[in-house]
Amino acid sequence: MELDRLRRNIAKHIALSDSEFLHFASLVQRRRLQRRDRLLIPGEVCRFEGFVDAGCLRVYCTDPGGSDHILYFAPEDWWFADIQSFVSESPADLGIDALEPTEALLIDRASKERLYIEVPKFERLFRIMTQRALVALERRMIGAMAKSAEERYFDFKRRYPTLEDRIPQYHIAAYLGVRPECLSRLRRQITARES
Amino acid sequence: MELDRLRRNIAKHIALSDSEFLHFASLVQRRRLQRRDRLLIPGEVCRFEGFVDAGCLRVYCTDPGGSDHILYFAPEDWWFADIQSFVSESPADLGIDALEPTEALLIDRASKERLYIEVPKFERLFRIMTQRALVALERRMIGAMAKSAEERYFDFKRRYPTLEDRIPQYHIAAYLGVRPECLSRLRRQITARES
DNA sequence: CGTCTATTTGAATGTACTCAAAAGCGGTGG
DNA sequence: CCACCGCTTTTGAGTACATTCAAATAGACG
Repeated sequence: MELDRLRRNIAKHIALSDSEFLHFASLVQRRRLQRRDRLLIPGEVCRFEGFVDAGCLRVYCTDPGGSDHILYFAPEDWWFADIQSFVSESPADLGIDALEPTEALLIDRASKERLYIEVPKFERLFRIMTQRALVALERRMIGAMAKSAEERYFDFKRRYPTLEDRIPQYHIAAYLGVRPECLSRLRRQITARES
Repeated sequence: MELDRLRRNIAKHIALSDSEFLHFASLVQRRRLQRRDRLLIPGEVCRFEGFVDAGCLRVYCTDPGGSDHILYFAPEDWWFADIQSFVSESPADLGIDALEPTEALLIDRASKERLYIEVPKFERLFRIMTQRALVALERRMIGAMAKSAEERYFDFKRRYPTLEDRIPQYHIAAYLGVRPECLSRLRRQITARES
């Protein structure tokens, strides 16, 4: 199984020997998804933590009124899970599904716990990765409180440079925290100003 | 030095022997703050990660217009830091200061790294704590996108049950993401509805 | 009591929202 | 090749909610 992208991703955080990486590799499963395929349905238990090898997922929640809100996108090289559900084996609040044909690498909870015991270095890896995710989310949270929809739109483009023309705009709106109509109007204003 | 609260806090996540805890305890410093004392000034490097033994801190950022936005409060039993700054030793975006007379226990970066090496179990502790912080922030982020100011206000009261009458309302507004005038009007509406 | 800070209230403004309809776009089948 | 269909985006009009700015009130502390 080709796992180069995963290996390079891990190498950004910690150094691993071949055998340590292979140990990890033996615990992950590849999962192929078509556009719109659902990897996690809200209410189910999230039995995996995953890494996107190709394609793109959205991690979202649906509010009582039926609107979706996207917590983050997971294009290639991103990790994802409903951590709350994964860790406590409780029903997920979040949903995860594919916005494009996607290949994800999944590890289940028991395997991950075993990994921590057998190769303690992975405890460090996941601590560092979780820390980075927390920092990123803190920035996003501050952006949501302090910035205008337009600034948040530019932040989105900076954060996901390749994504804008790969996915429908209503998903971008669901990430920004505005309605699709509002994003449409914002974009019109921006292009009007530029010309 | 009395460290019971810290010890009980850690015990919620992992089991520690007396000597393991004492090892940790030997690395923390107690810091006493008056109301309005600043623990971290934006632009400085955050040289500590901390735990609140008594009192309350706010962790906030100031936008270009001069308005503050509170990322979270840290009353007794909470951990805090500008992780981004702490980990990378870069200038902090966040500020941290005391809303009440406060006692904080601080550990610096070098001590924490040493701790990870000498007692690897702490790698696990901080992974778990960071994970929990991430889950909490995910919920807050979704709330910011999906909920009304009034619902967020009720969430605040649930999350910090003792805080409402300990701190000025404009700090609560800065946490909710609204102006103080708006929170004032919200509260009036709520009490009007109840009577 | 007076001063400083915090909260409340009012009026006008702005930004995003809802609902509804039209236009654009891509793919399929006649 | 064109007509039609479904889905997405755009546009319009009216509304809701939070904002700004300004002023009045309320509390806390010396």
